[in-house]
Amino acid sequence: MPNIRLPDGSSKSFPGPVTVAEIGASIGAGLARAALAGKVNGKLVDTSHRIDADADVAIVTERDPEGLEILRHSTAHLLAHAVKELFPDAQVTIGPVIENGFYYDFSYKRAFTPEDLAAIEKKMAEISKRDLPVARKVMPRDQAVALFSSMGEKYKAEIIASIPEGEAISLYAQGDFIDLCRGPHVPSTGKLKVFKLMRVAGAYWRGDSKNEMLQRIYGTAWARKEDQDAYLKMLEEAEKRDHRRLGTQLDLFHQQEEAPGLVFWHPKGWVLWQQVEQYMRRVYRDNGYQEVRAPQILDRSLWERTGHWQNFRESMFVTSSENRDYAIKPMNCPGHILIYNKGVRSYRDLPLRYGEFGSCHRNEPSGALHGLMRVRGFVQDDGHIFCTEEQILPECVAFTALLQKVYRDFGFTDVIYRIATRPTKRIGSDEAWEKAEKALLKALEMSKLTFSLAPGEGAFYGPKIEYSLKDGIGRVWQCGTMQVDFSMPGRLGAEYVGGDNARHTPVMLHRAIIGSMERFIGILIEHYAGAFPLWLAPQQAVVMNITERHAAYAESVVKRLMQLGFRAAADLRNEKISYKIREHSLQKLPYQLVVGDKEMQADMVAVRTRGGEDLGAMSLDAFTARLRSEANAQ
RNA sequence: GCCGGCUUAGCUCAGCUGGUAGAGCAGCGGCUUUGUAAGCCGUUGGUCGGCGGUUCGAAUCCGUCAGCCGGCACCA
Repeated sequence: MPNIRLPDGSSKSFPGPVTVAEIGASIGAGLARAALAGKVNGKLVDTSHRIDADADVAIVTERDPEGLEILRHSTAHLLAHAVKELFPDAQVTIGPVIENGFYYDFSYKRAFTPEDLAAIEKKMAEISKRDLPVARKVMPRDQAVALFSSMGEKYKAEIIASIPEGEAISLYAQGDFIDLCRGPHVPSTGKLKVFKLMRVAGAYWRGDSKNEMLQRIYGTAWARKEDQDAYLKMLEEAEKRDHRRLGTQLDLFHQQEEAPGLVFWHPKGWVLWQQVEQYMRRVYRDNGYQEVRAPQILDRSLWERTGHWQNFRESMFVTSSENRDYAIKPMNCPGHILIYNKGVRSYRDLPLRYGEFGSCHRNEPSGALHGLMRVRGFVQDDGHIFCTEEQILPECVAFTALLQKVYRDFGFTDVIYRIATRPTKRIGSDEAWEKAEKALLKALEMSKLTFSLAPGEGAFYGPKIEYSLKDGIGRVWQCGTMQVDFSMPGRLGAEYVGGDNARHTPVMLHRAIIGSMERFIGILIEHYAGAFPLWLAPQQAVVMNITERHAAYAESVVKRLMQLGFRAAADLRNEKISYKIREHSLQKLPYQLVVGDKEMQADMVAVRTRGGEDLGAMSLDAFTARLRSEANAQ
């Protein structure tokens, strides 16, 4: 006589064991139809799950977040089912739910083509229409291994074989298709109506580049058609603000074949760059950093001492001259230590903070390059803090606060924190790693932040905090970093004289806020969709004349604006004003000033904002006051 | 680096199964002197990513190299 408590607080008694589906039906026909799964005492189960004792039960529908996940997961199975029907000798592997959809990896003798994708999608719709019941079966592990081996599914058999012996394995069957899965799944394929296959791509078996490459099919799935349409629309919008596309449209930068992974900054892009750089220079200055500049090319022997030659060789560009080998610097830290080493340092000098807009080159794998986001030559807002062990904590706490302020100034409020710990390929003693990892942990705890751990993802010389920001359309970018390094200063002989008059090795903190200038500007472009806030905009205002007789006045307005430090230019072309407005609107200029007879006579400007708002005529003083307050709002 | 796709004028893109290239915008010339998102007419411009091959003939088919795009692996 199970007594079932429902989410609304009511209870229902049943004469005997009852399934989730039956509970749904007892409440109403609509709910029974909508039921995708159940939640029994907080655990997700199939609608066919039988309950024989008192329990809290909720019917999961597409309105629940879990319901959507189940829909997507079942759609991944639907995809695998369709592929097996069309390509019986393809082997299935795994098919998890991801953000906005799912994927499924197959092993097949050739790659799937876009035409295959269309056919598979059609077959999926067909199987959905058949409305096949999805049935859960449980069998002992060894029996499951044998079953999948006999079906020729060697990947699946391998997955099951890695599950501890003696555990029961759940399988799901729909029609002739059977797959290993923890579940739960929708009760029948007919529930899967809104989905779309997005793309095919290669992916390594078990995520290891030493393994064979599988064929991955990505798809998206939703509860309602409108949701999917909205998602596809969002993707289109994201494409429109792609920094590579806007970089061309707004004439900010370009890249070309002769310099893969490198950037040609055009005049407007370079103005944007300088706004960011000068801002960061003030950040250095106002927070106790001294700006320095180290050489680009350093002798091999130095890189051997730092460990780069042994640990970072494949990422370095090397060159040679007169029987000496050199590497173009991939990092700025050694240079800063060499500067530190010139002169005797006292404990009274610590913490000593150096900052550099350090130009680095790394020979990234060709497949990793991606516009400004992943390049081979980049500039870091790179700082190194030489300090004592006791100073690590306060420095990390202060840095985190500083980073938050900088991100806010650029318009990013959402920051994600991760601590990356020791990797297998590393230098330094385990005790040193232990201390360093502890310090980072404590710093974030003191800053009262929630963070996650990334085991094994630290740099080879030390663990790090990774600071990521979320942009305007929800994408996450890692930019900032704070790395504790107990090794490098010792390797390069850095020391300071302590209060005990003895020599000690300082700890070095590697830190960056925006990370790579290139990447950060790419993020800014996409975050603002090219419509930069006034203080960043390459050009802040354009002055347009109505006809030739206003040209001289327009130029005088531009001159006055520029003398006040604003970035303005005149557009005196022989075109209609609406034509000019259109062009500058597409260029996303913050302000467009129109000058004709009325304005000229009154020494005014007619102001139009980027949003298309007509602010009417005003004096230049009134306009520049507006600019000034807006530019300082940052 | 790996898997797949793509590469045609400054930009965005047509060009079916092979018969030596086309549009819009931009540019240039002229007309127009213009009041808040495209005025009119004319016109220049490409050894179709590079190299090789098949063919009477290649932007189109094949091979190869490069770059880019989407993933994977790697990473600021």
